Amino acid sequence: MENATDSGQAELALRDLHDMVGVRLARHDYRYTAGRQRLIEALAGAGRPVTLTDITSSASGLPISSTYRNLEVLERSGVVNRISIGGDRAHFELAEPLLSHHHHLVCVACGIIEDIRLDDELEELVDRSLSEAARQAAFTPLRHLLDLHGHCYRCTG
Amino acid sequence: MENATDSGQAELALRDLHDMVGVRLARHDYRYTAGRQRLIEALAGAGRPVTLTDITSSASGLPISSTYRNLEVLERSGVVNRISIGGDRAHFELAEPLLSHHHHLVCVACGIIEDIRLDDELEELVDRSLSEAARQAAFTPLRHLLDLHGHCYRCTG
DNA sequence: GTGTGAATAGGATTCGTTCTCATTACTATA
DNA sequence: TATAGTAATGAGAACGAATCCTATTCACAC
Repeated sequence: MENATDSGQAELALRDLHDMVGVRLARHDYRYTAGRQRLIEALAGAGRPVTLTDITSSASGLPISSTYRNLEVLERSGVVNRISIGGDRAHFELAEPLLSHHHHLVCVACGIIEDIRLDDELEELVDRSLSEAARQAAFTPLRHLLDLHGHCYRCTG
Repeated sequence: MENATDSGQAELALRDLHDMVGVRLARHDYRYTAGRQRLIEALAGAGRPVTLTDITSSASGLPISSTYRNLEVLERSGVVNRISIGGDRAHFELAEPLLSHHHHLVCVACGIIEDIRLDDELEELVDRSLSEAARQAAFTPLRHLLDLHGHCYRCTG
């Protein structure tokens, strides 16, 4: 049963999300402080990858330096992914186990990023092909990245 | 018949390359100056996507500001692609018609980027799937991006 | 409560990138 | 050829995202 009603977000109840993040942080000897919880809620609430400015300038009121630091902590704990595509600023989103595997539509005009899902067959095919290419280059695969660059409906024309 | 003997580079004789670049620049009312020719040769000689520092600190002796500006001119003329993955610095490479369609292995440790080729069948499959997803999101596709993140043989272990 | 180390937050710093502007090199028209 | 007129150059200043520094605050253990 699909659940694409809510822009791919809110796949987990907020409480479950906090529980999972807490466990992952604890596993790395990090505390799940109030600021980190607010950061997670900002990320979960966005429903798409966001920039640091998106987070700090929103109602969250989170300070810049702490947010950078906490994003790094969350990234090291496998809770957050940093996305370097889409222009000059980095985007951040919840990582794979908390958000189902997906890819991105990147608007080359305004830099906005949206999530898309592809079918599993294609995912496997891509993985196999890339792994083979990696093997030939003595490269140890970590994850693939499959994005579409173009213009969002706002920037078309 | 494959031509992977030379790190995917040198698919064109240098003269042909210069001719093609010259035509593309002229099409946009840009001149193909000596500095731009040296920049193209640096890009072609690298055989993989390079950073601005790679270019300016090499034997080329090209000045920073001119190189940034000329990379922009070349990008606008469809001669150069800017790659935003691979950490904090942007990478640059010759664009599609001058370099055959390919993808990248990105080392998450040292940031180096190498080129790989995938078979055409997969490329088509990926394009079709992404186009369908784009259609649903009212997104106008430009090009897809399919990269593998991992560790290069130098950074493994 | 008291102590210890993690976490915070504001400001300063770093560094890749862009901008400014005076100078130089082309190109086109007399 | 001269002569504008315009593009291109290059050195340094400016900008801004990201990181570093440091004094303060917080959370948990004894």
